[in-house]
Amino acid sequence: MISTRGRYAIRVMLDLAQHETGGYIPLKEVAERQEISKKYLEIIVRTLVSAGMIEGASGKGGGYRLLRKPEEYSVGEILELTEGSLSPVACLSCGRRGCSRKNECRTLPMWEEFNGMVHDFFYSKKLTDLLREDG
Amino acid sequence: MISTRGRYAIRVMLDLAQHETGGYIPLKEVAERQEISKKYLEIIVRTLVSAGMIEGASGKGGGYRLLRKPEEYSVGEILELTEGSLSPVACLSCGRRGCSRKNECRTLPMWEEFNGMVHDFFYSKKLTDLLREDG
DNA sequence: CCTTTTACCTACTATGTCAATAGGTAATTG
DNA sequence: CAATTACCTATTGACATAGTAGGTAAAAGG
Repeated sequence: MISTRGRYAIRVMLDLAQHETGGYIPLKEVAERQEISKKYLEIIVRTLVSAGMIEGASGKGGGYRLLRKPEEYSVGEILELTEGSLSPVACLSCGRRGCSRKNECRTLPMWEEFNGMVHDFFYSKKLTDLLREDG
Repeated sequence: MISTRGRYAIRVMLDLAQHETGGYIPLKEVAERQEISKKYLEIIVRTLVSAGMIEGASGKGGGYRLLRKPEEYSVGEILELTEGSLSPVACLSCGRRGCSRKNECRTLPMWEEFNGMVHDFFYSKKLTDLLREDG
């Protein structure tokens, strides 16, 4: 299950891509267009900034701006950053040493296969793919 | 993220399939083999029984038993039953009327595509596929 | 210089879910 | 009637989610 954090992060990135002008875009505008609480978005956007995905500027004329071209952002990295992990089960999460039943586990191969599929799906989806999406 | 509830449910079903004898298998044995709290498994197994996936019998010689052949159970139905839903995002969960931004939502098509992929993956995985799984 | 606008920061909270545990009752067999 | 099993209700501690509240710091325009 992907929470609002990850979904809102994608929508912010998309909004920044759609309204790219070269300058900075205030979060207030993004929040209004996306109909999401600005206060809550602040938390999400902070994560994006400290990971070097976007850039922020204070003061009048300030706001946020993408640091790469939209086609160079994958949905996967945005989700992994804001959600913590894309792994479907605890035993695959990064940093785990694996459970004691690892070698006899009849379900682990399935989770690994699923994990790979999810990873491939989201990492091959770029921001530009969402802009194009029919409609 | 798939929780222990769904994962344990699959392991119970697998255990019942592996130790099929025609008779009933006590939950105590399953819990010991799988190293899972029997008390917790009771809750999970109850769901399986009331959905008609397995059958329980009280008293001496009682326990649980599969009602179909192992190849006739898909991982998807077990997960959907115990986890509530396989949908990755709230807006796709069964029963929702969809959010107000549905028609303009740039991300919805991606979630739908992902949802379909997940659904196909788990519904085409059968219990027997896990029994065979290498090792 | 001062006001406005913006990002950035810390702390708090209500609600809900997860993963169990506790302590039973009912049914069935030997 | 005793042992074994499923079946049932209630409770709990820990944690995550989805925010809100109330600031400080930085930059630009007048």
